[in-house]
This record gives sequence, structure tokens and C-alpha cells, in this order.
Amino acid sequence: MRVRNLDVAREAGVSPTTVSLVLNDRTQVALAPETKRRVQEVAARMGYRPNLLARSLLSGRTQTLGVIIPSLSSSYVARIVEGMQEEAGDSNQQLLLTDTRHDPETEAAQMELLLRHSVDGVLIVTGESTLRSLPERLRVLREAGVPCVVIDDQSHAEQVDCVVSQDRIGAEMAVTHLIELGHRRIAHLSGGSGTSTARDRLSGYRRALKRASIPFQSEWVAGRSFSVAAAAQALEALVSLPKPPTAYFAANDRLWAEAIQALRPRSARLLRNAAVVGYANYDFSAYLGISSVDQSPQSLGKAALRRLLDRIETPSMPPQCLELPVNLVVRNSSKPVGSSAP
Amino acid sequence: MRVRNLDVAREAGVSPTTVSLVLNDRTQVALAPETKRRVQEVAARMGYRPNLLARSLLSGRTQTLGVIIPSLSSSYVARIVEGMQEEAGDSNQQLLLTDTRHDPETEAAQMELLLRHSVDGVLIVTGESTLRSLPERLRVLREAGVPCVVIDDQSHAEQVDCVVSQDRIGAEMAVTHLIELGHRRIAHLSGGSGTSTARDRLSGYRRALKRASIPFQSEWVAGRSFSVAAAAQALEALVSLPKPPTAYFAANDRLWAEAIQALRPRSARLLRNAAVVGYANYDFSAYLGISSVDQSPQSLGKAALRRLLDRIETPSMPPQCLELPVNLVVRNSSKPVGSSAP
DNA sequence: TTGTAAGCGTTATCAG
DNA sequence: CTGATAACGCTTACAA
Repeated sequence: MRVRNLDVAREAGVSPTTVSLVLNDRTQVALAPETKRRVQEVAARMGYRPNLLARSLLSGRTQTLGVIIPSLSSSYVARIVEGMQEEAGDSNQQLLLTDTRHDPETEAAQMELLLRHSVDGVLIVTGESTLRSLPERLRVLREAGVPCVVIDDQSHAEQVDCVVSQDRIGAEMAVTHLIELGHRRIAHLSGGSGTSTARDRLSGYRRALKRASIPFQSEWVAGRSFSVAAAAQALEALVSLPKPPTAYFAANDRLWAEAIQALRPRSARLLRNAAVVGYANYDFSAYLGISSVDQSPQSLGKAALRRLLDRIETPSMPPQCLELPVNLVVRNSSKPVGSSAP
Repeated sequence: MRVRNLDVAREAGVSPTTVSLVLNDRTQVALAPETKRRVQEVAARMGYRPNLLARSLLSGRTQTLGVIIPSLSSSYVARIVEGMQEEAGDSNQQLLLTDTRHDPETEAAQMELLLRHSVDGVLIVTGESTLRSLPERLRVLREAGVPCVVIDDQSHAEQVDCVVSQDRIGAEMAVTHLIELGHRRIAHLSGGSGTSTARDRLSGYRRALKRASIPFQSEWVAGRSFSVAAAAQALEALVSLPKPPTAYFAANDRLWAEAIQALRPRSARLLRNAAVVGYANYDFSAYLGISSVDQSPQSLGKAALRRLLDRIETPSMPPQCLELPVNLVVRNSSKPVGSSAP
């Protein structure tokens, strides 16, 4: 059915060995130019496609990497994967993509399958819901001897490579920007304390306030997780204060946008025109005119994949945590104090 | 290193055959319950993970499907992939995801790799830029005997399974909706004539007008491709007419949103408040309050994958084109005539 | 009821 | 410079 090495060999009147040598450009051994030419010609004519399964069985390498993500719904995650794709294409690696649907059990099952497929390595993008089970996943990978890089969480930086963005610095930039616009009453819509990224952003917020000698008030930190309902409620409360915030720093653009959707019309109108800087710079952030801290997720993905390939090449390197720079994208929502509704 | 069948067999004091029989639940042959129990226990204890490569080499099946997409940047595409994931998970299939970066050559190369990896089938989400080379891709797949399902294009419905959404009907719904709001001067921001979906949407637009006895005017159809620059220019022209449109039907929400970004401020302000119905219902469509035709891309992905599995099971079925229903999501931008700027 | 042996397509080794 | 042979890990006839 499918053309095999042996078929090409017979047709070209040589042995399978020779075919293999020619097609894999083994320059270590000298091949008669005429033989080489003939084999190549025959292989092309017959449409020979080497069976990578067989090769992998022998070599122990599949040129295949597993990617575990919470879900593709987030365009942030999608861009990370896009970055991986790009880098993978350049190294002839294929990506086996699996999403966990935010479910640790699904994640475990999917990883098991990836290992049975003998992936050469695994890239894990952590999500809030699968964070707790991450140590278990890492343990399994270590036992299987399969290298791994974690994206967006550095709580296991001692054991495993990770790639994150400079969240604390990004948050500090955002809040400092608002301060420079004259704001003093700046609230923070937080992503909670479950993820290290959310914690870092809160920490950056506090640092920026401190540097400007603005006292930190815990009541002005809203939101305990990336959940929309909680965020909306918290915003509602802030807006209704006698002296409401004049500006907001949101730990996540999507959280901000969706929370606004869930508000009462009056509050929603207020916040749509509020001074705000968000985080993650989704594509819609531009459409909404929201200033945002951009992490260039593609770069995260690319860096993670490159790191994984290095790790596969040199398993003995000490684990390393890469922190990629972020940059602030200024848009309409960067309003000076006093220019917008409260 | 990695535990093999043979290791388990030795440890359990049986032959590899027995291990295989037990772990694959071959009920055709009777196994001593005691043997069965012991083998299972030993396999679990040793952490045995069957090597799917070896199994595939023998069986000719890899439980692996190739997915070719233009790019993950589009959340529409991302959702299609998400749907596939969901369905794949339920059938123990893994997805090898590759993006073409809108480049036919990359697509060709990626598909070649997928075939070398012996995927059991391929799912192709067409993009404007890779549409021209689709016949060539299909030819290669046919020659390789690898089943395939095309999503979002039905120009090859006779040769190959395809899954699309009811674009003409969706467009008709959208425009009829605007007509019911009292509009008569309705423009269409088109995706051009390159893709069958864009053509269908234009055709639905015309049909809705016709049913309402509103004469069709080709000057009111703007945009010749999904390119932003072209769209912006066309919109600018329409807005500047002495009697501009009172409503717009956009072939794509993203195209609309990005075109508006590129307009001069005055025109942008006008269009941000215009009566408009878009298409594809991106997540940001909700944030912007744009009414939109929703194709439930997840369903597309799920249906496509299911179809592919059926096709793999029964290669002889005649090719079929599935048209999935769409539904109109009404939001703020559904303004009655006269209520909005021009 | 279980074991032996062959073979899937490839490449590494070594002999010629 | 090229060919024979074995081996990767698994499943499956067939034999015991």
C-alpha cells in the first residue's frame, strides 16, 4: 500500500541500507554519486514517505512535543501556543495539543496519553484550576524521564524550567503610569491569590503606591479569583463608595471587560469611561481602547519551546526560570485625573 | 529504562503474550482470573506504559489526527479547535496541531510531516490565503489514502467531506433583522469573493433585500477581501456619501472592529454608534455590544471530528457536506432606524 | 489456558 | 562503497 524503504530499494536495485543512507544524507560514508542520484530519483518518483513511527521506535525520539493548556478560549493562551508553533516549525517538531478543560483529572489522563505516545517533552501552561495538581504532574514526568517546561507559574522553579513574564514589574509600570496621570485613588481589580501571576501583580501595585508614598488600603483591592461574578460585585461596591476610585488597575483585561458586562447599567457606564490600565493586551483591548500591559505571549511560547529543546539536548542543565519583559500599551483609557466620570 | 511489556511479563512470571492479552482485555480468550489479577497488579506497580509507537507500527493506526489551521490568532478558529479537542478527548484521539501562518508552502510542508507521522486523518480549516492550494492538498491526501474533512469551505463538496455553517441563511437573518428595525439603506462590509463563506454572506444579504423589495446597489457593498485597509477605505467612502447608510451588515466582526480602528476619528465615532450586525460572534463582540450571527464554532469542530472518525471507520461512504445552523445574537448595536447617528 | 515466533518499517553495526 | 542482519516494543497466529 504505502511505499516503503524496501520498495524503493528494489526498484532502484539497491539495498534498504543504501536507501536509508542516501535519504538521510549520511555524509560520513561515501556514496557513489550515481547510486545517490538514482535512489533519490526513484524515491521521489514513487512518492516515498519515511515512516517516522518506525524510526522513532528505534531512535527513542519522536520529534513530538506535548502541550497541555487549560483551554484555547483564552486568546492569551492561544497566542502562547502560536508562539510554540512558530518555533516548533523551525525545528521540525510536531505539537500534540491537549486541553484540560480546567479539570485536573482530564489533565492527568491527557498527560498519560502523551507519555504513551512517547513525546520527547511536555509544555505546560498552568491554569488556576489545575495549579494544585501541578506537583503531581511534575512528579510523573520526572519519573518518566520526560523533560518539561512550565509557563506562567514559577512556584516550582527549583525543580523545573519555567517561563513567565515580569508580572511585578508590569504591574508597577501600569500603576506608576496612572499615578503620573495624576491619580491618587487607584483601585486594583485582582486575580486573587491562587496564581503566582495574580500575586505578583498585586505586589507590583503595592510597590508602585509605596514609591509614590500613597498608603495602601486593602478595601481597594477587589476580586478574589479570575471569576467574573466576584469581580463584578467588588467593582459595584467600589463604584458606590462616597469617594470612589479615580482610576483602576485590572489584573486582566478580560476579567475587566466581562465584569463590566455583569454590572448594573449605571455602574457599567461609569466604568466604561473610567481611567483604567489592564493586563494581557487581548486583541479586544485595542477595540475597547483599554491601555494594557502586553506580555507578548508569542514570545513566551517561543522561549518555552526553545528552552524545552535545549533541555532535551542537555538534560543535566540546572533548572532555570526565564522572566520575559513586558511593555505598556497606552490607549484612550489612560485618562488624566479629573477628565473622566469619577 | 522505561518499563516494557517484557519486564512486566518476567516480573509476573508469564509471557509477553499474556500481558498483552490481559491489559487489552481480550475477552475472546479465557484467562485464569488469578493470572489476570497478578498481571494487572504487577503492571500497575511497575508503572507500565504501553508504547503506542510499537502498537501503531503493527496496527497501522496511530490514534492521532492532524489539524491544519491558518492561525490560532482568530478566536473563531481557536474555538473550532476547542470543539475538536472535546470530541477527540472522548475518543482517545490525539491532535497534531499545525498552523500554516497563511502560507501555502508551510501548509504543504506541514502536511507532509503529518503524513510521515502516519496520522489517521486530517482536519483542514481553510483560510483565504491557503484556499487556492486546497485542491493540491486534497490530491496528496487522496493519494496517501488518508481521510480528510474540510471546515469552512464547500467548494470541493463532491470529493471530500466538509462541515460549514449556514452562511447564506445567517446573513439573511442578520439583514432581515435590520430591515425589521426599519432600515432601508443597508450597506454590506463584505469579505470579498475569495472564500465561499464570504460569497454566501453576500448572497444572503442580497436575498434579504430582495424579499423586502429593496433594490440591490453594488456601490453599497464594501470590501474585497478580509484585509483591514481595504475595508477601512470602503467604509470611509460610504460614510461620506450625501445619503449614507443607516445600517451595516458586516461579514465579520473582527473586520468591522479593526476597520473602525483604522478610520479617521470622525468616521470612527459615527460607526461606533451605527446600527450594525456582524458575523462570527467573537468574544469581544459582546464587550463592544455588537449584534452578531453566531456559528457556534465549537459545534463545527466537534461535527468535523466526528465525521472524520466515521470516515476512517467507513471509507466507502459518499462524501457529505454538513451545514450547521447559526443563530442571531441581538445586542445594543441593533438600533432602530433614526435612533443613531446617520 | 499460555507460550513461541514472526513481523510491522526503519536504521546501526559490521562484514565484504 | 554497499549489503546482510539484528533490533526497537508490541500484537497475533499458531502451537503446545
